[in-house]
Amino acid sequence: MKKVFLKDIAEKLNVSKTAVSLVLNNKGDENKISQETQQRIIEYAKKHNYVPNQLARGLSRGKSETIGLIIPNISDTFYSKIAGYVELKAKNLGYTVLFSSSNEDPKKEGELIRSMLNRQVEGLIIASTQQNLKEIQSLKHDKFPFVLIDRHYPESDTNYVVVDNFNGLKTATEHLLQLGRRKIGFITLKPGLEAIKQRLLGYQSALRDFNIEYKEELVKELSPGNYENEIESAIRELLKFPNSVDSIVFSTHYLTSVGLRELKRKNVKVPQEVAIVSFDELTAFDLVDPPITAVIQPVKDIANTAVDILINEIEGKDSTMDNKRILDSKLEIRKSCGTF
Amino acid sequence: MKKVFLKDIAEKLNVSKTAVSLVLNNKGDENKISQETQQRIIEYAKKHNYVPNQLARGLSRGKSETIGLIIPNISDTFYSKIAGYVELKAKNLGYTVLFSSSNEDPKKEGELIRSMLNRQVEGLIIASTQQNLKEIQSLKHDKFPFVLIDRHYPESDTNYVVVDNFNGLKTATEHLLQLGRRKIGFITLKPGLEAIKQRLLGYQSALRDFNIEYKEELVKELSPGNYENEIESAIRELLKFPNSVDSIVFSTHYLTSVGLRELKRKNVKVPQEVAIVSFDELTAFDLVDPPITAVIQPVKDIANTAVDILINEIEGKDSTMDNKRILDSKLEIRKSCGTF
DNA sequence: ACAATCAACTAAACCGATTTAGTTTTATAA
DNA sequence: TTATAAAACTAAATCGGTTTAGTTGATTGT
Repeated sequence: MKKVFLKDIAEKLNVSKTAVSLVLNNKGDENKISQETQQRIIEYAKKHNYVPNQLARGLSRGKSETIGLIIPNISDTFYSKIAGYVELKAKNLGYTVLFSSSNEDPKKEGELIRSMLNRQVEGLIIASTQQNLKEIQSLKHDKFPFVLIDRHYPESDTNYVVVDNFNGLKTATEHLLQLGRRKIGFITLKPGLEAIKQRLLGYQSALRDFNIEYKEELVKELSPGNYENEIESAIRELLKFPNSVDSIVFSTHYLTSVGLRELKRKNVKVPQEVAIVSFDELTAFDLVDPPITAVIQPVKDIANTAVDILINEIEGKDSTMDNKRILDSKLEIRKSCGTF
Repeated sequence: MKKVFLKDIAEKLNVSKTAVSLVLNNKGDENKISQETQQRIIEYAKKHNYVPNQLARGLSRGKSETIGLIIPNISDTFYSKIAGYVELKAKNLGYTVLFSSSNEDPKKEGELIRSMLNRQVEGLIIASTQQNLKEIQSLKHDKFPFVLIDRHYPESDTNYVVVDNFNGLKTATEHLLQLGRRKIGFITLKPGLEAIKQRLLGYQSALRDFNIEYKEELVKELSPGNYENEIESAIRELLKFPNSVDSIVFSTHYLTSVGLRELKRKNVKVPQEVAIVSFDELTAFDLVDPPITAVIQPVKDIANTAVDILINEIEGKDSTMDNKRILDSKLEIRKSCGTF
């Protein structure tokens, strides 16, 4: 069964390509194609399993019913879940989504943006490396529809959907404080991402509220690409006698994983000697020994909201929609901090 | 900075679109465009940041430098990792990848295949629902390049890259047997997927080798979409006095997760009362209480091999390449089965 | 001295749609 | 009766590239 094209249908039915195109795009009525002709076209198309070539269609309309999703890394659960929900929601609204991972490389991110524009995507959802302000502003300048998720450029006025990182981490830290922990370490990433900065601020703010002095040596900032090698010394230093930390807040799920692994290797009792809390989680965190108390991000909500905002902007429907959203996270208390 | 098109370059430089196109596609030499003209074109293009419209290019060449990846669910770690590696490898070879999730729905899978074909993908990597034999055979018939991964149709002669499910599960079961367990439950999915069938066969084969009678009531087959609700009764029945099982093999990482969760809820001691092994794993399985012994799948290898085979077929280079691969998995022994 | 060859291009068709600006035929209004 | 409008179409341009089949002018061979 070979491919059928518009032309084929037109020739077989002795009508013009125009008629066929109009009818199959539901513009038959408004263009006064007779019911009878419409029927013939639709039937023939269905019978021969006609589907329009999206490249041709996209080219000629300058549209593609496609949106792009650029994330740091599709392998990371957080982003893969986002991707899953974005795909679902977008598909429901009639859009295909084109994914790509930047691998935290700003240059690659730039290339991806351009490559997606070439492919005529109609809008972008970007979890940016946050080092492409220029590119982002040029999108903005061109009035190209896009939404930043997870990470945004606070200095630029754009649409975004992010989690309240500040309060998320503040809540996590407060939880430890309320349980009587006073020497709280913080293992996070080297700053650069606004989200990471906010998390540090949240940590500091919680300490301040409890009148606890902020000590720089309790904060370990690891490199995104090398944290697995750096975790050992970070933990070792936090545990250094006589000022060993009695708890650690981890800034991402993977830092929590490697951190806990390291604590176990060092035979540190969690939560008795050191309590831990994680910002963001992994599927099995409730099964871990001990089950890890974590700040849960509203992944589905982030994805759905982003798609809503984006499509709304593409289709220009509701101009009153709020295009900057800070979503709440939720502290899921398990056992890694002990109990009262 | 507005977009530059081929035409613009041609006009500015007083050459034909043909010349520009040829030069920018590295066909300048073979078409005897003078070095000087080539230089001018390349410089101008670079300076003005020209990038060809992929839709137009794809349309006119009937190609797109794009391959499609159809998986059941991008949110599942296993597939998201596959996706990550496929993307990486494909990009290295000059291809973009278009992902889509079928959500285990054969109808949707069919639509995705067609939708990807419309988008002129040059090849497909499919982790099929395995209920689209017709569609697959029609791809085969049209000599359209594709590779099945993770799940394949044994009745159809196609390219595939799968894991040795039989031996993977057999090894897992043997491990329990070697540790003295004799009443081994198996929690798996309702058959339908070849991979799932193979796992059951592996389980049975291990029992046979140890001269242990296969009992149907020790095998619980849950529904892919409803296992979370079915797990309770499955576990309850396996634990039923006086024939309680002394160990359980789980057929997928998510069954392991819900299963272990349920065992904990029932206060069953793992591994003392019931040892467990998982086929496939989750990032935090080594941190779980107890760390879960799991059959690890060579995710990266699956992805790379699939891309290699596919691109080789698309570009028709090495006709001797082995296009059917069964990769080995590896048993990672942790503590969920106890020790000798 | 003249055909053949070659270097260095280009015009125009084409990919498969969409869409604009008509055209033809019939019905209606003045 | 004639202009006007409406119904039911269609030809051809267009989207932005690629590619085939030439063209032109200079060089070479005999």
